[in-house]
Amino acid sequence: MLSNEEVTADGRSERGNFPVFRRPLTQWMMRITAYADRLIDDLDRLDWTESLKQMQRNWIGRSTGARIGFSVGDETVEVFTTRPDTLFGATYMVLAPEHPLVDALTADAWPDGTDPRWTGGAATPAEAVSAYQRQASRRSELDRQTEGRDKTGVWLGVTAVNPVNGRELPVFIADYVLTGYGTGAIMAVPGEDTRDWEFSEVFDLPVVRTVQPPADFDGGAYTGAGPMINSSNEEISLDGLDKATAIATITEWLIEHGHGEATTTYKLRDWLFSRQRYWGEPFPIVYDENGLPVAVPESMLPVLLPEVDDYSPKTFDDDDADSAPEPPLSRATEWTTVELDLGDGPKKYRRETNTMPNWAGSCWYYLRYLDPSDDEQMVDPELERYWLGPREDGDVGGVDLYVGGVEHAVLHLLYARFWHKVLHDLGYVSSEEPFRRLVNQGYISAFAYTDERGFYVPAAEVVEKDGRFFFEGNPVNREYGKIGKSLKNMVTPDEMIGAYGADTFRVYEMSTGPLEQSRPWETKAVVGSQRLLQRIWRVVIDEQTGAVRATDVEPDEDTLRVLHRTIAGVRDGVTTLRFNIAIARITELTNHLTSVYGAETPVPRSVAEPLVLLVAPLAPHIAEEMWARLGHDESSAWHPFPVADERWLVDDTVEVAVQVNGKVRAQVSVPADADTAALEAAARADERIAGYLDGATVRRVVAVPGRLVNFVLG
RNA sequence: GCGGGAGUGGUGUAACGGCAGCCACGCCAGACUUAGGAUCUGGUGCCUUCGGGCGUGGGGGUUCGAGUCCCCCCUCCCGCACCA
Repeated sequence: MLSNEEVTADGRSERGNFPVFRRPLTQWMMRITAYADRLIDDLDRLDWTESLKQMQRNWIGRSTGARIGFSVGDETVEVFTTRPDTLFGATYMVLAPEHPLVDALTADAWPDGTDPRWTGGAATPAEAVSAYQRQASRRSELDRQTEGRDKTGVWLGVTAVNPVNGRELPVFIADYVLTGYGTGAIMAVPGEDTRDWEFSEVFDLPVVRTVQPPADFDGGAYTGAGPMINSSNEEISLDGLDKATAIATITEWLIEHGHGEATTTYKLRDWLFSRQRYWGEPFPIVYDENGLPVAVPESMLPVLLPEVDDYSPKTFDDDDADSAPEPPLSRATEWTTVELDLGDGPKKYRRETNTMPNWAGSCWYYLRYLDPSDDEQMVDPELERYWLGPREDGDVGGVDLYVGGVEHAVLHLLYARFWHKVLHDLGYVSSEEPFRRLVNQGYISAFAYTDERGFYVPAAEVVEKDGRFFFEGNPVNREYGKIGKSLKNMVTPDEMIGAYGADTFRVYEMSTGPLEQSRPWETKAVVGSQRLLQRIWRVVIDEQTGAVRATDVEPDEDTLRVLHRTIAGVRDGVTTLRFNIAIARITELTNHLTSVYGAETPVPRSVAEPLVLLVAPLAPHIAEEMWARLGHDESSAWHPFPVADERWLVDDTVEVAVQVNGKVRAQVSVPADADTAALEAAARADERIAGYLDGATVRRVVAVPGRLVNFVLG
């Protein structure tokens, strides 16, 4: 049993990639749809990436439009449309094959002269309908994709009446109308809808344009903007109006005449919350002798899982679409049958045997982290306010920074927002959102290689020669993709930690690029990070003796400048989550120290200690070891992180570029605080620049202190 | 099709609108070594007549100045996809 969000585009399970079948069952659902508007609207108040917000918006799929009733015989069929303005262009109507009114509407016989394309070759409408329904139900999501989008359908043998102009509209069923969205029925407007146009081509249905296409338009359906045409009856005319005005006008008319109403629909479905697994929170629900559910009272909570011999869920063949799912708990009969006094005396009850999905825990664990040992309440409200509460009016609150993969976009990240809002509404939390700021880390991917037959070969055994790649002497093609067994490009953290250590592994992963970016793993490049850590070690510790090399000598000014620039750079890199920048700055400092203080010269302690502290968040193990050897009893984590001294961030003199017409022609050295006049004077004094300016008209001089001088010649 | 993101050396990447390529991998050379897949030093965008010229996917624009801002196009990646 899975929720919609857990089913992939190919109709398989997100975890395990098993085939998924649809079956009607009675299950517990969460009314997430009641929160659809707030889940969309509050996205604007979150510090999340635009793409992730957009994924949630699309998944919730809010559309505003109108519900319109069409009479078909004695029945009224409601359709949903986002384009009520095109109502005059409706020329037929389509119901989903599973629409509940289909049987009631279907005519007894085809009228004389029925187009053979409309009957599906059946003798009667009822036969055509049942044959088509059977065919549609067999078509899985995957089939629909692979079979393309050729429009199919059959006529019910009846017509509906367009309320706005009395036009008779033939009523079809077709699988391009989905039963789960809107009302499961549409008014078809081939003139302004691409899918309706395609259907009208197959079934030879009339087209009435109601939006004037541009003069040079020669396509089918016109979905762009333009003035309304062909849209009037005795009471109302939309002709000449723009889309927004036309929608407002016709909607008002429909309401006035009782033909419809303005409405909003969502793609989001309610959330199926029952699973047939042992390992999950049991529902605090029992069923009485009439089979009606009763909530277990708070005094009897929590309901704990029973000890069982067999935890495994019942397994089925991959192609077994008919078996009923069977929860493992249903076999624990001594647990499922209980006698409880729920207020009206002891009675026998049967426990709910489904369990909750993993999301039940991930939806609130971050709240529990605030108050993990509290056995009275989920979280102390004061602690929640302190850590997650809103900081000013309109602030949604939530966790300061949440780092996670984008694969949770419409799963965990949507579910947790929903739960959090429910908890907020119930008064348990002051924050309106669980995660104030969200950063998606990129995937680490890797190169993979295929031989000439197209089979993947073990990436670790491929060798490069002159820019080409070989496996066992044979040339192979290089591809790029997710790390995994199927591409034979697996690299496990354990292997890397075994070969290089956990610190090197961390530093390498952080140094290859920005956190948010996906980037390739390259095992041969890991040595770079290992060399860096080894160089840092040798700066602080004598490799031969293990003694500390740092002494109380004074660093030279140059070293102080590099140190403080490094501190500023690392702070910047760490706070902006660009760890690659922090590591580059640390590398610069290390390279500087290696070249200035060779193997023999003692390194100033006042430089070595900040270096170790800067390294500590990135490579904690080696940093702690160095910190201890430097004579500290406590972890470096308790020591304040270094702060850059402004004094050493500015140079006395700076090199500025001198440009002539935007091209760099010279470098001049000037005092760091030289003003524009001094800059220009220094630039003019340069021999080369003087040569360029000689005899030329200087039209303009742009001097930016500390940066450059640009002479614009006329 | 719709939505989101990205194109910079051989590679991963870096650059408040101000000297394109920090740092690293790789490669080249040298030093030290019995040895090197160790360490250290130097070099490494392309072209060059050695003056310099050209370079951030392509084309235009704004600006004294554009990888960065604006417009058009191309390519790639990700998400959704018959959602009325």
